[in-house]
Amino acid sequence: MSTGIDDDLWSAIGDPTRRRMIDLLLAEGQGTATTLSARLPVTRQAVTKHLTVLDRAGLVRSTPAGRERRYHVDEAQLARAVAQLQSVGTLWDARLQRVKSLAEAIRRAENTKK
Amino acid sequence: MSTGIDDDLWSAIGDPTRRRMIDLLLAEGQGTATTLSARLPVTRQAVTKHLTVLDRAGLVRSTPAGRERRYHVDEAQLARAVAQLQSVGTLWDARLQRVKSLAEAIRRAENTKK
DNA sequence: GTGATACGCAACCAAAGGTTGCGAAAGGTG
DNA sequence: CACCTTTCGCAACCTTTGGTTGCGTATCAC
Repeated sequence: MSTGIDDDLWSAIGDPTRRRMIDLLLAEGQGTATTLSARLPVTRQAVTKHLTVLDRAGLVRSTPAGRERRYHVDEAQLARAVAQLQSVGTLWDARLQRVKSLAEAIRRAENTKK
Repeated sequence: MSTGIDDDLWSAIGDPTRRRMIDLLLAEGQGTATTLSARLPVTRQAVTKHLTVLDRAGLVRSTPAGRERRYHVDEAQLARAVAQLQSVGTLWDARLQRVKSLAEAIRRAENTKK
């Protein structure tokens, strides 16, 4: 049973810088490579590359506006990504539960044996 | 406002191969580099490197058993990682909600203006 | 027009994921 | 014991990815 996870979406949000970029875009509604890089510990060019990755993953979209290019989060796609995050969490949680109750069952079995 | 996310834990579970390894270890309770690599599209050596990363992140622990070294998931630490996953999901979800209701408010305001 | 601002493109660098190759320790079996 | 197999650990090497600097170009503001 695979996790059913879309690796492209995951790797897009797997990078810490990209996660912070999404945070910033969500908090401020929009942003450009320059404005984002001002609040991040990386250069504008690095931010641009990340924006390209996020764009390919469909998580952001951009519109040229004069001499600058504005980016904003694609809400539907981010919602999808969030859903996948939650689903992995839930899956692992369930497995952890199973492991725990299994251990419990074994412990009880051994107690009755004695 | 930062996400409060532990980047070490994230990058540990950010890699698709490592996620599948955790899945396998959870499903089968334990495993070695060799048994894991048999079910993954990578070599034993690659798996070993990933196990080292997971070990440093505290997500797995290992015990030498004869000529092999068995690994198992550290449940507490994985539970912590899952909690962080969920928390990011929840945060983004909340922000998406806010964006949506904000847009709604603006739309309503413009309607009344007309 | 001139200067500042925002961008795109290219070269280059370091770290991470992955591979092959090899030597050594632990187990089975004659 | 001797031999063969299994499992591991270490080292060299390759490719991708996140990051940098440098430079040319388009746009805005005066």
